[in-house]
Amino acid sequence: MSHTLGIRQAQKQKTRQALLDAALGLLEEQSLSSLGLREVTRAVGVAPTAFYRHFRSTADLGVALVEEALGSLHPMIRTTVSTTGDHEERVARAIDLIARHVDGYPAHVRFIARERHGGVQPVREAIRDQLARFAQEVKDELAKDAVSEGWNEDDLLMLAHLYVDQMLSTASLFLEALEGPEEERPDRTRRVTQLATRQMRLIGLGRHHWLD
Amino acid sequence: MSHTLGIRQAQKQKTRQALLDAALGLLEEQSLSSLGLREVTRAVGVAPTAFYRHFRSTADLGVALVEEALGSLHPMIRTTVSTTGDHEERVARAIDLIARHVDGYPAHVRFIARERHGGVQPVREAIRDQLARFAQEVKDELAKDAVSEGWNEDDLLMLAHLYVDQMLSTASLFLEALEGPEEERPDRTRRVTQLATRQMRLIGLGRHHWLD
DNA sequence: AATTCCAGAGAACAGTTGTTAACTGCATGG
DNA sequence: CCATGCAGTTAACAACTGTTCTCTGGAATT
Repeated sequence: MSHTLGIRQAQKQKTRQALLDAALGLLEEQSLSSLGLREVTRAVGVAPTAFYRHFRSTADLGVALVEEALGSLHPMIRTTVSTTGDHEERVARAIDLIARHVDGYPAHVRFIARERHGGVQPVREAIRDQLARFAQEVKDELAKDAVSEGWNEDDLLMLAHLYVDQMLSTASLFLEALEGPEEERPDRTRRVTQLATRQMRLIGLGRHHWLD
Repeated sequence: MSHTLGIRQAQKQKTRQALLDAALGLLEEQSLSSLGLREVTRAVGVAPTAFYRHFRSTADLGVALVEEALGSLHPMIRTTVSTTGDHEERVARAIDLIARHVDGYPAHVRFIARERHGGVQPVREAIRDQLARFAQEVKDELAKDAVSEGWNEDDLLMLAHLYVDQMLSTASLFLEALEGPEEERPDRTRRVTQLATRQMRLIGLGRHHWLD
């Protein structure tokens, strides 16, 4: 289906990606609303004006970063939530997945946590939309579960949002665990895993007794 | 105990407060890391250099804002969590308190939500410390409850953190409900109240069955 | 082979930024 | 009452910002 890109288009996408990567790097130590267009182009090694060939503004670039950070995560979410096994096992798997993702893409996770309530409206909205999609998908998977028998739609979505928030909160904690002295890093990571596991377990308990 | 301030000190504190207020206003549409010192002084109507008489940098000002936003909240938290009545009543009261606080100090709440994961390290740390104090206090109050019989310290703190996160998440939702057309505002607020109530109820259920 | 297209370069713009130094005037303490 | 302290002013600095216009070289189209 997808036509092979010409030399031209390929080169364009390459610089575009370079801009995105450079921006993500710069955003580790500042917020999007303070990210300058020249700063980004300087990091890539292109002229400032080249920026406009790809993005209208840094806000526009931010929206693209949201897509890059969360867009490809949907299938992963679906399969993780829907996997079989007892509750305790599923919790452990989900948390392990989060830990691996944070470890593999720390800058993406930091960006989302930072800009979710950040100073750039279009980016906030893009993140909100993506998280709402996650919640919908989690809801759909939860609905298939036997435990959800007799639940109404509102309550399922309520629980899904709780899970999504909890996942994000956990991801943010794993991120913090990556900072600081490397020696105690495994220790901090283990502590976060333990905390998150118990919190998920408690929410799961609430879920089981919801219809009492 | 507190000596009455001279004309001089009083005037100083007045401009200091003016700087804080102006900054808080400007921060509704941007992040701290993009807040310029000149921007703030211009809004107040003083010379840029006057800024240095009060703060070393905008990051320093940010830390002061954290204290202003969260410092006075501790007694409120304690009394709210510890009030008597059945669980459902207490949940309703807590959420009502959050709603009122967001309504009364929206800029403070926005600032905390924004800078909790923002681009300025000292500010992040200041917020983290304050939230850790909240969690400790919530834990202390939870411990007094009869339901907490047999709980160990770690689990109590784990639950306290869950409550604190949930409160912040709810506050952020109330904040979003304030935006947009004024007509549907009560409707959006009601929806948030309902969602938060059910989530708190579910967590409460998990709490009751923790020791099963 | 000739023409069009367009990603990126280059230069220039007016406006902004943080920080410095030396100052002024008034409240304060001796 | 006089000398000191210090909040806030003024002026100037080099460096930086986003945006515009013009230009260029090579890929794409005809």
